[in-house]
Amino acid sequence: MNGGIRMDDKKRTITLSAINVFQKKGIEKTTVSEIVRGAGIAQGTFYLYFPSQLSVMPAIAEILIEKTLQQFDKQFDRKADFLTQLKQIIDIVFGYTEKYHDLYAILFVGMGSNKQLNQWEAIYEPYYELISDVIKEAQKNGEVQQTLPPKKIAVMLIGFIESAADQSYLFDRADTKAVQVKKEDLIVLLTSGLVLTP
Amino acid sequence: MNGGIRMDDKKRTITLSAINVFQKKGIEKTTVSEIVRGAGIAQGTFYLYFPSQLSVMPAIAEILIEKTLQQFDKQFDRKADFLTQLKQIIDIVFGYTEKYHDLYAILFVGMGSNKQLNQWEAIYEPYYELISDVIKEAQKNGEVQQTLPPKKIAVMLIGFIESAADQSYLFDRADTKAVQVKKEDLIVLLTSGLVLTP
Amino acid sequence: MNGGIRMDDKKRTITLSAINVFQKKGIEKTTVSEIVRGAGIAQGTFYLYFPSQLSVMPAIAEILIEKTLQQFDKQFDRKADFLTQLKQIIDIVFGYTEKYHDLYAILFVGMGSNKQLNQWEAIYEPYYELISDVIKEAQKNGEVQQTLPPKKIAVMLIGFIESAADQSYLFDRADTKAVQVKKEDLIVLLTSGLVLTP
Amino acid sequence: MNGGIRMDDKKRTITLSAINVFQKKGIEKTTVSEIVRGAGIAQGTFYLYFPSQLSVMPAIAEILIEKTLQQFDKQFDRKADFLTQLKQIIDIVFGYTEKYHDLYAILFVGMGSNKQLNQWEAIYEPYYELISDVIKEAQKNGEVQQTLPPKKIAVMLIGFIESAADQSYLFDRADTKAVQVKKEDLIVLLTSGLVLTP
DNA sequence: AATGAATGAGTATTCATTCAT
DNA sequence: TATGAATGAATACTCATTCAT
Repeated sequence: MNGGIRMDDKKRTITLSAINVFQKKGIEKTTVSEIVRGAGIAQGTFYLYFPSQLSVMPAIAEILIEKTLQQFDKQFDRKADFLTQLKQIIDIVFGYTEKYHDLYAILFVGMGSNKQLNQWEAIYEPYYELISDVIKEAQKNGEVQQTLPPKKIAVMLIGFIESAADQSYLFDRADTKAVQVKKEDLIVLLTSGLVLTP
Repeated sequence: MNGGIRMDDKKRTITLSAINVFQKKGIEKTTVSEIVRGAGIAQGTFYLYFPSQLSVMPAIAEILIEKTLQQFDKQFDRKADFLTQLKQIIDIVFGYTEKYHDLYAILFVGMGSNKQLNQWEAIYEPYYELISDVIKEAQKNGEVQQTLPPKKIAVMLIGFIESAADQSYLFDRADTKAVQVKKEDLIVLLTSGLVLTP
Repeated sequence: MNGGIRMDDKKRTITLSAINVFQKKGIEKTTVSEIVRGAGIAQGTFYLYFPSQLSVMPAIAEILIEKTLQQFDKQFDRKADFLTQLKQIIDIVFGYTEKYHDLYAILFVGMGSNKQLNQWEAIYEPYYELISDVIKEAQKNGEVQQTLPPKKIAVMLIGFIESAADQSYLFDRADTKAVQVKKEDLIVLLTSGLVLTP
Repeated sequence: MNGGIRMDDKKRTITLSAINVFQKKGIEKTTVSEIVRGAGIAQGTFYLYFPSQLSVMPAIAEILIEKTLQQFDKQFDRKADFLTQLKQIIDIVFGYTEKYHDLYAILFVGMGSNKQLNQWEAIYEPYYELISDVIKEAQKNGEVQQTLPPKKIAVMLIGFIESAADQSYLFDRADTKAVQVKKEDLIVLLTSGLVLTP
C-alpha cells in the first residue's frame, strides 16, 4: 500500500516471517528471535525496521489486505451478475478467514494495545472501496437495494460475511460440508432479508 | 452458568478483578500480581482457583455472558413485536460491545491459544438459545422469514449485530450520533435484505 | 546505619557480594547474575531487595562507612595526643583507600547518575561526626588551631587525607616505601602549614 | 599535549563531543552513536580515530588539562605574591571542578577499568609542573615552607584544593555564598596549618 | 578517509509459578 | 485454605564494533 509504494524489501521479508511465526505460535509465544531466524537476518536488524516487536502489526495488516486484493484480482468477476459476485466474495472472505483467522484476532489485540486504530481504518480502506464499487454497480443495475449508500452497504456486508466465516471457523472447523451449508445459509439470510414484509 | 450453579464466591472475586485488569492493561501487560491485588488476596491463592494465568479466560467469558443475559432480563420485552425486539437486541449488543470490546478480543486470543474453543461454544450456548426462542416465536407470528431454522438465524444475527457494533466501536468511537446512524442502517439492511427480488 | 538498625540480613549478603563483584570487575562489567551467584540467591530475589542494579550503591556506601567506623574502634586511641591520633587517622584512611579505592570511584559515579547525593551526605555524616569530636577535644587541649569550627576542620581534613591517599594509590601503588614517605610528607604539610608567617 | 603537538582536528571534534555526551548522560548511558551525532560524523569514522569507546578517555583528559592550563594563562598572575596566587589557584580549581566534576569521576572510572593509570600521571604532569614552578618561586621568596620539595607540595596542594572543591560541589552545589565560605576556610586551613606549634 | 547498514553477543528485568509455613 | 517470599526461566532490546562500498 503506502499509496502504491511497495514495502521495502527487507521490511517485507521480516513481516512475512512475522506472519508465519504469529500464526504458528500465537501472540504470546512469538519471539523476535524466531521472527529474525525466519527472515534470515540478525536480531538487531529487526530494530532497524521496526521500533518494537508489536510495531510489526500494521505491516502485517497491510500485507494481509494486499493478499486479499490479489485474491479479488484472481477470483472475482467484475462482469458477473450480483448474486454470482456475492458468492465469489463469500468464497474469498471464507478463504482468508480460514487461513488467517487467528492472525486477525492477534492483529487486533496487538494494534489495539497501541491504539493505532486509525491506521486500521486506513489500511482497510482500499478493500472497502473495492466492494463499494461493486455495490454501486449492482445498485445501478437494480440488483441491490438502494436505501443505503454503497459504502455503508459494503462495510457492513464485509462485516457480516466475516462474522459468519468466524463462526464457521470456530464451530465447524475442518467440516467442509458444514462450511458449505453455512455459506448457503448466509446467502439465504442476505438475499431474503430477515424480517418479513407483510 | 455451570448448569445454574453460581461460581464460587472467591473465584468470582478473582475473575471480576481479572476483567478489570485485562481491560485496563490489555493481555500483554496483565500480571497475576495485579489481579490478586485487585481481588485482595495473596499471590498463591490465585492458584488455588485457577491452574494458570490464562485459565481465567473461560471464567471471564462466563461472567460476560451472565451479564449479557441479565441485560436481557432488564431491557428486553418478550411480548413486544419483533421489530421492537430487534431494536432492543441491537441496543444490548452495542452496549456490551462498547463496554467490553477489547475484552472479547483478548478472550478470543487468550482462549484460542489454549484451543479451548469448544468451551467457547458451550459458554455462548444459553445466549444463542435465548435469541433462538425469540426468533422461533417471531417465525410463529409470521414476523421473521422461515426458510432457515431459528437457531441458525439466531447465531448469524448475533454475529451480524456484533460485527456492526465492532465497526462502530472501531471507527466511530465516541461519536454518539454516528453510532445511532449505524444502528439504523443496520436495521434497514437486516429488514429489507440486500438483494432485490425482481 | 539506619539509625542503628542493622541492614536486613539478606540485603546485607547481597550488598557484600556486590562489593566483591564491583571491586573485581568494575562498574561496567558487573552483572546482576554474578552478584546473586556470589550471594547464593536467585536472580529474582535481588529485585525483592533492590529496585535496580544501581540502587545497591547506597547500601554499599553504608557498609563501607560501617567498616570504617569499626576500624576506628579498633585502631584509634581516644586518649592519645593529637599528633598520634592524626597518624592513626592517616593510617586508617590510607588503609581503606588502598582496599576500596576503585569502589569509592564507582560508588560516586553510580550514585551520581541517580543524583542521590543527599544520601551520600547522610551516609558520611557519622564519620564526620566522629572526626569532629576528635578535633573538638584537640582544640580544647590547644593542640589544634581554633580559627575554624571542628566540623569544618574535620570534613576538610578527611578530604585532604583521602586525596593524598588517592594520589599515593594512583602513583605509588605497590611501593610500600613510597607510601610511607607520602604519609610523612602529608603530616609535615598538615602540621607546619603551607604559607610561612613572617 | 603530545609534546606540544596539537591533537588532530577531527579527533579533537570527536573528543569534544564525547565530553558533552558524557557530561549530559553519564558513563553508563553514553553511546558511540550519540558521540558521532554530536561530532557530525559517521558511526564508523569514530573507529578510525579511537580503537574502542573507552579509549576516548585519555583524549578527554588531555583536553581538560589543556583547558585548565589555558585558564592559568588567563587568570593567573606569575608576578603576584603567593597568597594572591593561592587564591587564584583556588578559584581556577573550583572553577573546573564545578564545570567538570562528574567528568573527572567518569574519567577515573573509565581509565581505571583499562588500567591506563600511568597515562593519567603523564597527562597531569604539565599541570603539576606549572604549580611546582610557582611553589619553587614562592619558596625562594620565603613565602612557602621549605621542608618539602616544591613538586611534592604542588601535587598535594592540588589534591587538597580539588578535594575541598569536590566537597563544595557535592554539598553546597548552587549555594554561591557557601562556596565562597568554603574557599575562605580552605585558605585559613592551608595558611595557618592544622596543628598548633607550642 | 569516510560511510552507515548490518551484526549478534550480552543482560537487566519481569513474572508465572511453587512451596514451606 | 491462605500466604507471600523465593525462584529462575525467558526475552526484548541495546549498542559497540565491523566491513563492503
